[in-house]
Amino acid sequence: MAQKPFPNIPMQDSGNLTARACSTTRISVLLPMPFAGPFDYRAPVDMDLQPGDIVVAPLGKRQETGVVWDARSSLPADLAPPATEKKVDAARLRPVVCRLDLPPLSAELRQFIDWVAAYTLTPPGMVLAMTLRLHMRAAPTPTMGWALAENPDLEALRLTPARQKVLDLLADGNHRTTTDITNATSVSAGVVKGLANAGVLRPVSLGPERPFGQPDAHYNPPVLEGEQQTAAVALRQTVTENRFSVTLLEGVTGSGKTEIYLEAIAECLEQGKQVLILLPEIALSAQWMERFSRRFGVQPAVWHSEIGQRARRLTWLGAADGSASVIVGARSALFLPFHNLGLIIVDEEHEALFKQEEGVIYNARDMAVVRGRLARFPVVVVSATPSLETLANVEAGRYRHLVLPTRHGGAELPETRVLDLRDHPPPRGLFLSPELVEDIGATLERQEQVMLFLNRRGYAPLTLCRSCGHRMECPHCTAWLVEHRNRKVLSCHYCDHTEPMPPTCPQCGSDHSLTAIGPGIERITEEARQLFPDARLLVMSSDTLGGPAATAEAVAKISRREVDLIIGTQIVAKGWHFPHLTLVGVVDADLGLGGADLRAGERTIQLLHQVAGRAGRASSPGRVILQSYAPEHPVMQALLSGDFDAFMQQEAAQRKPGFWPPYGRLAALIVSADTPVAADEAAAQLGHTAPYGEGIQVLGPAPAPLAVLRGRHRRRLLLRTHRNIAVQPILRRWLGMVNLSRNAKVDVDIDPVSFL
DNA sequence: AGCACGCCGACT
DNA sequence: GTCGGCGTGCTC
Repeated sequence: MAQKPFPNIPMQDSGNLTARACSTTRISVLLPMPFAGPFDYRAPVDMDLQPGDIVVAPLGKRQETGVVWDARSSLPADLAPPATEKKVDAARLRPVVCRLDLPPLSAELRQFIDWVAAYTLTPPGMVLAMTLRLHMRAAPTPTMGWALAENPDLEALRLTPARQKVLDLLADGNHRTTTDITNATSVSAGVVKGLANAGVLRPVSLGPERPFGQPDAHYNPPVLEGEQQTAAVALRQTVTENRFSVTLLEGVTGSGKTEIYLEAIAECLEQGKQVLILLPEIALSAQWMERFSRRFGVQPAVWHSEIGQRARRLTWLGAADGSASVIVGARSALFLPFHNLGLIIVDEEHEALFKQEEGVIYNARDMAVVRGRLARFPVVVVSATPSLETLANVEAGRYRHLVLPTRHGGAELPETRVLDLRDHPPPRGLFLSPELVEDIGATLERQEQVMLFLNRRGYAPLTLCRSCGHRMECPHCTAWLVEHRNRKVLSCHYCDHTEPMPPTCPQCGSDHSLTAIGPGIERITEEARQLFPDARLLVMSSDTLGGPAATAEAVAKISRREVDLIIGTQIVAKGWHFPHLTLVGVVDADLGLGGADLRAGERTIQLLHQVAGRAGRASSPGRVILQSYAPEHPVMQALLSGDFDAFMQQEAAQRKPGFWPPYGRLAALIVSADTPVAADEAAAQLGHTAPYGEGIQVLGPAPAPLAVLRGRHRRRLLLRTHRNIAVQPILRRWLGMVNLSRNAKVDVDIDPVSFL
C-alpha cells in the first residue's frame, strides 16, 4: 500500500541525516505489531521526539505508524517480562521518517498499554494496535453538505411541501449534510437529491471537523429523592475526590441506576474532564442514547467496532484533543487516547461480553479499573446482578458499594413462578406448558403484552435421523448443526458453515426420517402462531434484526403497542423499557445450567433476572413464569425468592475452598493444532512441564468442550493459583520450556470467562 | 503482521 | 527449462 504523506497533517521532515548525529539519538518506537517489545530507531537531529509522539518508522521495505515509547518500563516486578538487554547495534538503527501532527499518547495510556500487555501475556504492539486501529495517515475526507444555490431557477421547480421545508431550513444560510436536513425536516433523502439535481442546492464542503456537541451538565437535572438522592450525592463525591476508587452501583431493574450515574457524569463534566461509559453492546443501546440526550441536551460520541472510517477518525481525534467530552462505547473504547479522562462507568458489569475472546484476550471491566488506577480517577461499575468477582471486591473493602433497594416510580418487582414441566408437561412435540399457554391467553385478552424468552436461535438445535440415529454435525466443529427453517438450512453456530437441509438422511438415505429435536426460537414462534392466531407476533433475535436500526424499530413498535406477543433470544434481555409488558415466559429456564462451566449458575441467574426485569415496569405489576425440569435447583429457588445475595453467598462458599475465582486466579491454555495427534503432542508436552508448588495447580490437559473448532483440534489446560500468586511469571516460564511444533499453537486466556 | 527467501510440481 | 505453491525467518 503506497502511503503518501497526507497534506492536512503537516509533518516534520527528517531532513538530511549525517552519520555524526547518530550516536546520541537512539529512541524506542513501539509498532502495532506482534514483536516482543519496541524497536530502536535513530531520531533525526532536527526532530524533537518525546515519548508518546506518533511517528512513521521504516520497517523492512515498508513504513509503519508507531509510537515513541519509554526507555524503561514502569511495570511492577511481578508483571514485567524479563528484560531482554540485547541492544541492537547503533549502526543498524534506521532513522524515523517523520512525526505525525497528532496529539501524543499520554504517559498513563502508555503505561496502561504496557500493563495490559504484560497481564494478558500479549506482545505490547498488539495492545497498542487497539489504540492505533485506524489509518493514522489516511485523509479525513471532508463531509459534503448542501447550501442554497446562488440564483436557483425556482420557476422551473415544482415546489412541493417537502421541497419547501428543505428550502426554508436552508434559508438561514447554514450548510448542512443530507442527514441533518432529513432529520430536521423529516423529508426523505430523495427530496434533497431532487433539489440538487434541479440545481437549487449546491454541494459544499463542510470542512474536516464536525465538533461534538458539548453536553450541558445543567441541561435537565433529575429530581431525585431519598435513597436515589443519597446515592447520587455519594457518586458525585467519588468524582470530586479526584482520585482512584471503584464503586459498585447496585440496584434492580427500574431502580434508577442510570439516572444516578448520569449525575456522576454531570459532576465530571463540571470538573472539565472527559467521561467514558462502557456498555456491553453499544449497537443495541438506542434507548440509552435517548436518556443521555434528555439529560445533557446532546448525543454523546459513540465508539464501537462497526462505526465507519470517518466517524472513527473523528471520535479518535475528539478523544485525543478533548473535544469529545463524553464517549460511550463497547469494550474497545477503553483504548482510546483520552486527553483528560476523569471517570469510567462500566454498565452491566456482570456481562460476559466485556470479555474479548480473540486477539488480545482481556476483560474490559477489569482493565477499566486498571486504567482508573494508573491514571488516578474513579471507576463506577453498575449492575442489577453484580458478578461474584465484584461482590468479592466489595466484601474485601476494595470497592465501595451503593445499593438502590427499590424500584423507582411505584412499580413492583415481578411476581415469579416456577412451572414444573414434570407436573405440567407440554403436549408431545410442543414446548409450551398448558399452564403457561393459559396465562398467555388471559394476558393477551387484557390487551397486555407478553414476552416469550428462549436463548436459542433457529428452529431446532439437533436434527436426528429416526431410522439410523445419525446426527447432523458440523464438519469443522464438535457441534450439532442448528436447523434454520426460515432459510431452509442447517448452520453451525460456532463457525460459518451452512448447508442446505438435506432431503434424505445423508447416512442411510431414508426418506422423511430427519427429525427436529428440541426447540429454537423459530419453533416456539410456530407454536405460538398456532395457539394465538390473532396475536401480533414479533420475533427478536440477531437473525431477524439485521442491525441497530432494525432493533431500535422493533423496540419502538413494542412501545407503541403495535405488538402483542414478543418472542426473543438474549437480545430481549438488554435494558429495554417495555411499559406495557406484563408477562414474561421463559421457555427453558434450565438452558445454560448444563456443562462444566464455573459460572453457569451465576450467568443463568443474571440472564433470567434481566429478562424478568422487562416485565411490569409501569404501574401494572409484571409476572414471570419459568418453565423448568429442575424447580428445586438453587438458581430457580433464588429467582423465586428474589434473594440473590443468598445465592451469591452460596456460590462464594462453593468456590472458596478450591480457590476458584474470585478466591484464586485462573489462566487457561488452549492448545490448537491441525491434527488431533499434533494437539495431543503439544498438550502432553505442556502437561509434562506443568508448574507445581504451594498454591499452584494445573488441571488437564483435556479435550476442549469444543474439541474441534473451525477445523482446529483443541486441548485445554487450566492453571489455578492462590490469589496472592501472580500467574504471569509462572506462565512465562512454563511456555518458555516447551518446544512446540510449528502447526501447534497455544493461546493464553487470563481470567477465563468461557470454558469452551 | 507483512514480505522475502527458498526449495519442489505443472506449464510455455 | 520457468512460474509459483506456501513453509520459515526476519524486521530496530
